[in-house]
Amino acid sequence: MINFEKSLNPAQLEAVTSTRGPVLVIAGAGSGKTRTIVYRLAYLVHQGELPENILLLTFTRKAATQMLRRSGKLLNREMGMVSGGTFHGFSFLLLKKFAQSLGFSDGFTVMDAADAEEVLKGARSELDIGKGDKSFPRNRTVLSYLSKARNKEISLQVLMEQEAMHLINYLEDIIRLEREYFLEKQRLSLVDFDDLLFFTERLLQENPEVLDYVRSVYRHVMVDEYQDTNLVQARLARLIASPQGNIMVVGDDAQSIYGFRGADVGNILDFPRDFPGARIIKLEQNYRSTQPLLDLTNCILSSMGQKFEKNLFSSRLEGPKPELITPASDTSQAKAVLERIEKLSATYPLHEIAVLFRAAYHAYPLEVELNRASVSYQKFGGMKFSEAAHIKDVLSLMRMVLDPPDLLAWTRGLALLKGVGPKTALRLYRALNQGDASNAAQETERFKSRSEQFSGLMHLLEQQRQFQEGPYHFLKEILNFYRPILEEKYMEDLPRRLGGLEQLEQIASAYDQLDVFLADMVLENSEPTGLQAREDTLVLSTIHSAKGLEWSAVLIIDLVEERFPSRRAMLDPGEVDEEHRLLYVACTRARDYLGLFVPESLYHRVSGFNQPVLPSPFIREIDSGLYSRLRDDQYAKIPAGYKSRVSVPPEMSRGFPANGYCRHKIFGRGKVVQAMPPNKYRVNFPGFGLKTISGDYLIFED
DNA sequence: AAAATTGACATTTTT
DNA sequence: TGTCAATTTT
Repeated sequence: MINFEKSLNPAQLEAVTSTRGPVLVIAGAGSGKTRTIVYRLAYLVHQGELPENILLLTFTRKAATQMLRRSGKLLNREMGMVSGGTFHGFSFLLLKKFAQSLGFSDGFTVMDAADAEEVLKGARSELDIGKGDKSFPRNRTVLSYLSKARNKEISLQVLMEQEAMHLINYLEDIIRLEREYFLEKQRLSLVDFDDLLFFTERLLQENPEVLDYVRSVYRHVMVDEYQDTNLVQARLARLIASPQGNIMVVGDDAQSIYGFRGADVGNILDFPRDFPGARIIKLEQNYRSTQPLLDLTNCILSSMGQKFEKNLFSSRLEGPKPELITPASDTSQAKAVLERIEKLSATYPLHEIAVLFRAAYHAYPLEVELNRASVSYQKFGGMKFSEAAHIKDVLSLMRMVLDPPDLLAWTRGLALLKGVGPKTALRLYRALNQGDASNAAQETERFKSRSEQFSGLMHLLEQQRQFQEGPYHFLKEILNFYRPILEEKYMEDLPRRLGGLEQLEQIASAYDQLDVFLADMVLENSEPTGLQAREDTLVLSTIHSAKGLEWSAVLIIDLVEERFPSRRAMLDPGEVDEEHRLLYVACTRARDYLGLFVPESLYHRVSGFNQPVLPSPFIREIDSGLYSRLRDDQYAKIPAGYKSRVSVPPEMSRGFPANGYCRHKIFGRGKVVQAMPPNKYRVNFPGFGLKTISGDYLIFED
């Protein structure tokens, strides 16, 4: 028997035991949110509720499985029966079950971003829009506007006035495109991510019997990360739970970081209004971070306007202050990070250390350095595993056996064959899946005799249809077929891609139903890591992907202007606020150690040189008493008395005059003794004497 | 019609 | 840097 009173603090206990009616839990970072949800699940089960009658909507699959695992441990038995997942995943299952009610008599296929682009491309050539016009926005850009307008539930016109004034002339065209995209989806029984949510809402609104069914099954609803839901998701929650229903939502308005895809902090602020009589519970005690770290995150918090007052306090008083480290360039930053990690790894296992960044590509220089030092790491965020071209190829080949016939999969799969392009692929698809049987047989035979590859593939598919092997074995067969194609198509980085396919095999081996495997690959962000992160593996992650996770040591890199906040966000004060919250989320991931890295210059591809950058405004406004500047010997060698200092990081020496003597030697810091207009300087480098250097190679320090 | 080549361009974040 | 779209070659 679990002792709830002993295991929880009073606020947590109240959240756990308030099982009747609506409850809003405002959970500050590190306040035991997951623990509360897990104990509440256990509590409900103890009260006699059946796990399958509890619906747990979380933001990511990762979070869901983590919770189920923890509650399984707590209850000493399987909690696998708890229903749950992402809003999208839940919607998919519901739609699949009631597809006929929505007019999909033969089922439907869920598109990922690449599929949607393909459909839009078709619509565009159909309507002959933007042809040869170089300033017409890209397909993916157009799609992002369509999606954003839908998620924010504003018209395209309003959205474009807000975010893309320079493209407003194309408004008419884009509206026509949207219409055609919509029709094409309908014709092909395709459903995009946004459709999943809106169709589900329609399903529940228009079919009282379905709504009754859903409400009778899910007697308790819990929603995690409520601050990141958008309008339609909030309405779905309301529909499923009903206004007087047993619903608990958990969130933190200070951690809302998904505004860009329509998340609305208003949902959490309006919860008391949407669910009259809702009980509001605040979790303010922080169990994660030491007080010095909390002082810094509270400082970040205090400079943001927050709606629900929070006062986080820690029970962990001891610990070092956060560190601020300022390497000369992004490459030196990578080295400095590596150094820190090596020191930290004496205290913590590698998987308890994480490096976080604003955008996935910010980690490139670090990845180079880690590979060089052969430190193993896992990277989260950025391009999704299942969106890599070779993975999509293989998945398309597998999708070719499914019903209803998946046009996008067929055209992609067939176009892999020699001598087959878009046109032929389409013709074959029509012959095989739409024409009458004799015509299909004829066409197939004709093509088989011409293309050995084609007959090989057809044989594979036929076999699969007959014997219905599991995903793993089918994948093996498909890979035998695909490997030669891969070798020709992607000669350059074959090893990496082969590695990816191996990971795919691993994922597939965990499934026994082909259609479930394929749907999951599109819908759930199935990571190649499997269920558990490997031991002794460093974590690299975008801050967005780090949401809800925690590590003993967290290092945040590239805290400079233009990158954090990102340049695009600077246009809109609302977006700057969101970036601010993003930094808050990043810093609150740390338990013991927090390292803030502010490089003084970044490599600039266009010019080929490093360009000086300023620290992020978010860093500048932190009270400097709250962190310690790392006194790193490598950067503290400047003799006293040097006033006008410059530094030349080693990686800049590349551009130095090739006459030998300073190519690899002059770097570090020196004093400018004479300026030689327009752009040369006489610099005295300790130990090397006077050199004349072009201003392009220098970073001025004061 | 497919395959290869060139040229332009933009670079957040996720389901 | 790599990706996408338009253009030329096969």
